[in-house]
Amino acid sequence: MARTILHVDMDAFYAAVEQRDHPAYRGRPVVVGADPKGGRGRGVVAACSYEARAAGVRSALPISQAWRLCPDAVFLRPRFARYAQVSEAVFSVLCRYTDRLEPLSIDEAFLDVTGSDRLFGGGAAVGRRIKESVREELGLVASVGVAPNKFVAKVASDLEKPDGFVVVQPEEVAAFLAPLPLGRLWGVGPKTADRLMRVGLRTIGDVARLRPRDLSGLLGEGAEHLVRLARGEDDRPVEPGAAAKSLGAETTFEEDVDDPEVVRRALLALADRVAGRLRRRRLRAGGVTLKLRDARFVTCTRSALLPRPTDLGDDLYREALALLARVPRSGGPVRLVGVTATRLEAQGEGTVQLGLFEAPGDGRRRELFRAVDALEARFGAGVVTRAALVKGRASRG
DNA sequence: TCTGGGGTCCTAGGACCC
DNA sequence: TCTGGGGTCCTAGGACCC
Repeated sequence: MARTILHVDMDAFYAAVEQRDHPAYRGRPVVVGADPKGGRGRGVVAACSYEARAAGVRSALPISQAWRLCPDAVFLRPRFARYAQVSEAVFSVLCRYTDRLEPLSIDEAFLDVTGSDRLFGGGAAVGRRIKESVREELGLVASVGVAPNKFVAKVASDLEKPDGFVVVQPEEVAAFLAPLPLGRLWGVGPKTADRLMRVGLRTIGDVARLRPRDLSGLLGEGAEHLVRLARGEDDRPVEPGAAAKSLGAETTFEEDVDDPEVVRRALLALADRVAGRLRRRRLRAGGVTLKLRDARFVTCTRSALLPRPTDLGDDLYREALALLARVPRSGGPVRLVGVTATRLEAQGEGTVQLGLFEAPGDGRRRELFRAVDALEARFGAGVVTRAALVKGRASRG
């Protein structure tokens, strides 16, 4: 039976939330991202309003370039906690129409509304209602695509942004996709698009005409999947998000760092942040990955398994330090460090004989961290800091 | 000219086991 | 001295997405 899938995608989400929360920003170019620091800031644009896009600003553009392109813009640091709140409000609108809802990111979701004809008047009617509710109740604009499957719905929602509303009937799918550029295919980024262009392919229709084996030399196992997408065939179900597989934090220094002590301190802070998020989500990590990027922008990762799963910053930090010793240091100063917890397991899972695997002192350390978590929940992140992270601390910390 | 931070998935090569 | 074919797990890097 034919399905009806909606893809709902908020327009310029972070910037739109800022404009809604601050009437003075409405109608003005708004750029959410790194601090531009008068054009010398490090980092990129996370999101920008359509007024800023008119000046050539795009997400992922270096913030210094955004500054040059649009010096009159309102430059804002992201308020992720706020966006998460508004996101919840958006999702509570979406789940009025179906429980077959799959969040794709903070501001995007798939809905399977197959069989909604009697209750809501069909997929297009649901899409229109969602756009209305989001605008009237939340003061925000969503683009919606309606199609027989996920891929086509996603392409459709993107096609007429902002305030887009595109419905693709099953019999229209092939003609809808054929003229679109290769980059619209899910999973085809700049590199893959280049390779496909080099063998003379330009549009999704060009790929749809091929046999998978014509592409397997170029793309390996992915060829079959890609050709099917190009033909508008996508039977992946809409399902609630899978459990997280990794959870990490990373930071780019304002200036590249030579001092190993500064790198170690950053690692400790990152390990604590990751561990706090693990505890909040009742997860433990079975492995750790350390990431280092040098001044030349060359990135190196090293990973290891932990002796036993943990949600404690000390444990993540200790392993990260051991990994740091394995990083070849030829690239000079450090630009970025990151710590990622991997092999996540839900607490209680695989820990039946917990006591046997706990190290002496783990219980008391966990109590301490729980107390810190509670203080942070009440007074805000950073209210409690390790002595080792306090600037100008005594040298023996 | 400069390139964030959060993720997922795939690939290739090596270790290891049968 | 020469030497198989799977299969699985692990690591590091890279492409891609938002």
